[in-house]
Amino acid sequence: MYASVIVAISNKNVDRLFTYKIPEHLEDKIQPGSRVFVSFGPRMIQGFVVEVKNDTDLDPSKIKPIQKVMDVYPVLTKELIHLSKKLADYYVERHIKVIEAILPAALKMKSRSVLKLSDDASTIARETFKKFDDEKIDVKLLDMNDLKQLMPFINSKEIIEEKEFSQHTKKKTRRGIESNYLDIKPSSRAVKQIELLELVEESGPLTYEQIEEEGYSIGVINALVDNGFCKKIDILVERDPYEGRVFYQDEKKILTPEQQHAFDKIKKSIDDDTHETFLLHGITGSGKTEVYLQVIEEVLNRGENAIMMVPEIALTPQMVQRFKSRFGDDVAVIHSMLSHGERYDEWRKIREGRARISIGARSNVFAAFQNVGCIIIDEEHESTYKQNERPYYHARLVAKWRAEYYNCPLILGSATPSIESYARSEVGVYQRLELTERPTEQTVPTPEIVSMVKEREDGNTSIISRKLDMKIRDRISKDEQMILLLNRRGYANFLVCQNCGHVPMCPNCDISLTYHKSNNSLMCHYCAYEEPMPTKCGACGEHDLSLRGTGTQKIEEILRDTYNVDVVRMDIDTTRNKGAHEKLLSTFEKENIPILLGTQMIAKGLDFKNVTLVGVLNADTILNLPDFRANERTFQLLTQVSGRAGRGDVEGEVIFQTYNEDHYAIQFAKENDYRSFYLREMEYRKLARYSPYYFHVLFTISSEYQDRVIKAASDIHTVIQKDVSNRSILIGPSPSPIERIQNKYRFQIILKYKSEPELFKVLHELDNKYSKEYQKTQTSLRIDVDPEYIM
DNA sequence: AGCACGCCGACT
DNA sequence: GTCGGCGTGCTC
Repeated sequence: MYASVIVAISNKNVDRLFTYKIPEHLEDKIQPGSRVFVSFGPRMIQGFVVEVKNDTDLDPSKIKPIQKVMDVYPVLTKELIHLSKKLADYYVERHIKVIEAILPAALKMKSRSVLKLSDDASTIARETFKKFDDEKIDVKLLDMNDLKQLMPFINSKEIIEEKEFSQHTKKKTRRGIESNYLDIKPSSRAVKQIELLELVEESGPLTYEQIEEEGYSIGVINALVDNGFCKKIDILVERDPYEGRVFYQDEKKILTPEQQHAFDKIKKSIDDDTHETFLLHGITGSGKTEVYLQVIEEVLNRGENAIMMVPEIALTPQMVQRFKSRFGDDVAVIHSMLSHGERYDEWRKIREGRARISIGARSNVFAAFQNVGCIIIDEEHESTYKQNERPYYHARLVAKWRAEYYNCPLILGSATPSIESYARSEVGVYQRLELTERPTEQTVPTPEIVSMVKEREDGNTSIISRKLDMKIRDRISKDEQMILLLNRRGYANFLVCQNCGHVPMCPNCDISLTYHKSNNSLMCHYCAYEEPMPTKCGACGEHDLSLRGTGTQKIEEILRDTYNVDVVRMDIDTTRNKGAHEKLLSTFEKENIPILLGTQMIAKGLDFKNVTLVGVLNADTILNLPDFRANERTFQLLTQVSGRAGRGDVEGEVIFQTYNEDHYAIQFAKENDYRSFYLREMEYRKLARYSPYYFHVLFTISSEYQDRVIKAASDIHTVIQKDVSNRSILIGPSPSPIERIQNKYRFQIILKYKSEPELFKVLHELDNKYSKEYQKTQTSLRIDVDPEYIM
């Protein structure tokens, strides 16, 4: 028997199958999906079996045997192997890179070099070696002097270097005890010991923590062990990221007629075992989650598993809580803030069938279930579903492929669907289900637009309009809460010299520096560059520096000073630490802080009953970005954030401050009219020949040397031009909107096409060529298929 | 990715 | 003549 193996080396040259002999003693252990250990050239590496076959046409003398199998169960299912190949082809990626994205990082192998004595080492070699260690020396602990001493023996092969491999993450254990199941009992006077012994015999091994929780001291444990009734053992424990939190029982709710209709349609697809994609278009607060929950219950009843996708799990603790309280321990939670170990534990729960639902962000789309019964993507329009580093996959497409494979429904839910998904529901590729009303009595607030142009004309230069100011004061006096959104972090956007107009720029990127008050420094938001706040202009030397543009830090200060109230600020700078989101949100809710101020991360999913006012301080920040989805993102953001108001008994109010009051994205957001926005946006997309009328590929060429970038970009343009039909459109090469980031010049080419059957072959050839080119000229090519951002 | 192989310039 | 630069090719 032979195995086709993908080796764990991310390089274009080895991105293919290698054939290994399966030794007889491993035949029943090696299956497609097994993680194995093989000799490759001069070293030992990890690999993944993708196929097991009876024969090969390779020269038998070239074939080496598989050394080891790493796991009892294969880590990949047949479906995931197939999926990984398909993804590698589509996104122009190396097969191993996709496999590594599918598996938890803990399964990657970490190796270290150690030195050992060879059997025929001389006495002097042995003596030198023993100065460091008796058995083996870790190379990374040696300094140059140590190496100098050992080098002669390494050269004479008396001391040999070996690679040692260890799994990235150890299974986590806790100290605990297990009963020895003796026939005799502790003395009748030792009441506590008898009780605890009974407990341990009844429930199996217990950890010290568990025992202490039950009210027995360490003394009792030690007594049982000392008297021989129990023995100390290490107990495997799962790392529970939600440890110590209480979940309230969540009751199943009665569906509204609209929800019931949506549920019935989806149930039919489940019952018929057919794949269908549903677009669940429901206004904010229309109860999409309840539909998801009941669909999942249906799937579980059939003995199948459910994958629940959310945009950013740290932002949706309320959703996780609802799932945990409805389904309890059947839920595995996967997201980027987990440690490698925690993530590995959740992955094992899924792979070994101990979890039946997995809820998580983007990478959760790879949940290793054997029988997927439905995949749900909440807020399907969110751009976080597209990974913006390699591999550049979009979770929605991956979900579609997996749902097709399992003949199960894919449910895309959103109040503001992506233009692409809505367009597919218009032509019947997706089945659209509408939820137009809220199950509670709450009405959807109608936003008001305040023109900041007019505000300036009337002499108000503040970032807060007179109307918003009035409403803020009103809420504070009534002890109600509000959410204010400003999509710009930092203190001031940039610094300008009033004398000569000089603006301090990042030395590594073509972008102005942002002032951060907390550390009184200028920072670049594109690289880690930071410099102290200057006291005079770097160009003319005058002391006439002025801060322009307002970020969340400054607003926070203004709000505190003007209204004399507490403010909770939420942006990347305040939420960098684990658990910070939840902490800030619960402070806001429990301490009834009047104002929650934040960037776009506060627009999604929050549900606070006492919030009666939502203010968008500048609705134009995204609108002005040079990206064809800027209108769509503005509309989505405004609609989403409006939905945060009026979730309780009191009706909510929403204010949009803008310099573009006539823009259709803002107008339709105000009117809460998704469909009109969609139709208007489609006209623009058609005219400008953008998605969904065309597919896109974004090529970004970057290098430290400007001339090399220009040369490479023009070469790439020529190659693509030659290979695509004349129905496709090539834009560029042109400098990227931010031409230089981290000292690298960037040029881009955008390909728009409708149908190019040969395209992917060309893309792989280009990728191939430029991965070699990179070694020669430090010029790299990034190919982003279906880009989410064209900037 | 790493490593051997091999082909040209600067030395003992 | 030989040491060593790094371009090229190969790994089942």
